[in-house]
Amino acid sequence: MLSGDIPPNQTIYVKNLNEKVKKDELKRSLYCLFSQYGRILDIIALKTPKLRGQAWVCFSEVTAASNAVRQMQNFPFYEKPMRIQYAKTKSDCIAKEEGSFVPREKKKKQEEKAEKKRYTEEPKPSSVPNGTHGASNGGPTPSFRPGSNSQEAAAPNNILFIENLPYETTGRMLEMLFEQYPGFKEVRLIDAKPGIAFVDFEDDIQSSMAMQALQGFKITPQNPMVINFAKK
DNA sequence: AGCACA
Repeated sequence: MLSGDIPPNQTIYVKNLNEKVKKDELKRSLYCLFSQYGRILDIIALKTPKLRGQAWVCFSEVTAASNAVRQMQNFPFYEKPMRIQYAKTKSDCIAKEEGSFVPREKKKKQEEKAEKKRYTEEPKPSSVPNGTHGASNGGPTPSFRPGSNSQEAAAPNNILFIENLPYETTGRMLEMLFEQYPGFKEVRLIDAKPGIAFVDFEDDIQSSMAMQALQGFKITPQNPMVINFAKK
């Protein structure tokens, strides 16, 4: 059985997270790791007994969530394989964006159960007045990956691939930028190919942090650097 | 294992 039959959701539910990691660090790392799939609207992580070891990552697009569920499934994160599913319900931040948010009243456990059966199918908010559905005609939905115009995102790993560097970039310049992030090992310039570089980190979490921090960094005004994981 | 919105 694959992970339950939960319908696609803009928010992913991540579990089996390392409970020793502090909440803010966890959120930052999750942000770094998952922002390669799309824009992240919010990340919820609580350390209460019931909720520790779990997190919700809200994307602006369902397709981003879908890619994240597939590609990051079992990704070793703080020594534990992440287990990822779609969230079961709509996140507040999503509801707020689409204007359907109603603050829940605090409920005593009893009425929680009674309330389960309340709503049947909502008759589908008629967002499109008539006719032309935007992209629902079965064709492949082009998914836009920020910061990359290459075809497939490489799986997260400890090596970053940097593009769009000005020709005059030196190894020392890149070192100064990247060495401020934990886990930095070395910069590798390719003599035969000016404009690109590889940067090695100890592990994929640390490389992710640096990628997130330096994505789009401009060494010259014309050259926002484009950072991706190196292809294996 | 555990589905919330501090």
